[in-house]
Amino acid sequence: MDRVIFHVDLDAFYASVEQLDNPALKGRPVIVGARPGTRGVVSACSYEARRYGIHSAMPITQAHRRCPHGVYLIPRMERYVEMSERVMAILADFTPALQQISIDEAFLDLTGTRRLLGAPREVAGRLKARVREETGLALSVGIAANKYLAKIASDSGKPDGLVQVSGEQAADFLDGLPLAKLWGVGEKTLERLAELNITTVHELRSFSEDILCSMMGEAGGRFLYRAARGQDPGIFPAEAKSRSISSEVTFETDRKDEGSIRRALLDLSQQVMARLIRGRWQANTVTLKLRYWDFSNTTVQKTMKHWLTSSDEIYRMAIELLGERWDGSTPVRLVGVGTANVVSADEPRQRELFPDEYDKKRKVEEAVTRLREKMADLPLTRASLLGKRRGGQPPRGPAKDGGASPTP
DNA sequence: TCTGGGGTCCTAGGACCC
DNA sequence: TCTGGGGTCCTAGGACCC
Repeated sequence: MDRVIFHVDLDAFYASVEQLDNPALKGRPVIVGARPGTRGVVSACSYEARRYGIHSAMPITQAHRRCPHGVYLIPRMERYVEMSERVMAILADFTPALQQISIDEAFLDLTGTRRLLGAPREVAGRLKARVREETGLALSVGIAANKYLAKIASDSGKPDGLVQVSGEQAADFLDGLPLAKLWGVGEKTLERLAELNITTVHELRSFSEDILCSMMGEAGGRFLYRAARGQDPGIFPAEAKSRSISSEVTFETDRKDEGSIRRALLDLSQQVMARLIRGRWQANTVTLKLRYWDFSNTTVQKTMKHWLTSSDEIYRMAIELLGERWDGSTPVRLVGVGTANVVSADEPRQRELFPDEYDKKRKVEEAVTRLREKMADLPLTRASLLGKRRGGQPPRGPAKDGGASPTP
């Protein structure tokens, strides 16, 4: 029996939530991302804004030039997470086979539910209606026999869409789409394929798997071969487990004084450690990422024989890696600190030479993290972080949320 | 004109082991 | 004097997605 997979996707999610919370924004171009004039990009925008050619990932300065009278908002993640959870709860009412893949997207496996729930298309209609009634949000649904095709189907129907693609329709359906609409085919792949005179899904389908593999690499070739046929290339693993946790920051202007960079590294190290602790994770690799003024990137990482126990340890490693990679004068645009080889903190700690010592340090760090969170706005943080923000603002917190209010 | 922040997966080379 | 084949782990870079 064919499987019945739904892919559901909330339309212009962040922008829709903002319009919901502030009805004065309805019908207006709403751009969520960053304040105009700063370094930042569009995270999401309303359909009114798209009419000006604005889209996600566009630099905010460019968006502002295209639409100066738009409403520009800073993301309010907590609110979006809250709305996302409400929507996911509704979806879970339809089936326990629910897989959330991002804040605004999920797969539902409705295979074998026809007798119980009705025909897939009717179920999708009810699902959309319930979400709209209970949350005020619109979502698009794609229905197909696998996740890959369902995902592309939902995208093709946006906004407020409902598109079902049967197995027989798959090839025709894909042939009607630009190559770039294939999930996993980005700018570089598009260029590579164009060099080979492949510009449509139809043309792509005429190549054998062997040839595609020799041209695009083993994994890339296999992926494209299946994608062009609407077969699932297996890009959505059943359960995604966290393998890395990182934080990064782009300076408002490029930096070449070591002090600014060190302060940022300390801040980021604390953020990363706090997230490890909050998620009950442990990790043994530290990564440092640098983006220079010319947008070139470099990363260095170092793996330890023991689990990381404190933000100080992460910070010290980051400084060491900085010494390896930075000449001290090239302007730096972005710094990032991360951890890799992240596993559950409950996992046995065989590699610990001194498990008691580890437990002790970790407990101290947990306490420090809790305190920092509790007193987020107080100068509990290190003295070297103080005075980081200009204009007499407090060191943490408010600056980030100051522009979040959706009041026009 | 300027290009965020959080991730995942793949590739290719080198170290090391059997 | 010549020189295998496989496996695993680590590292750095890059493509891609939301």
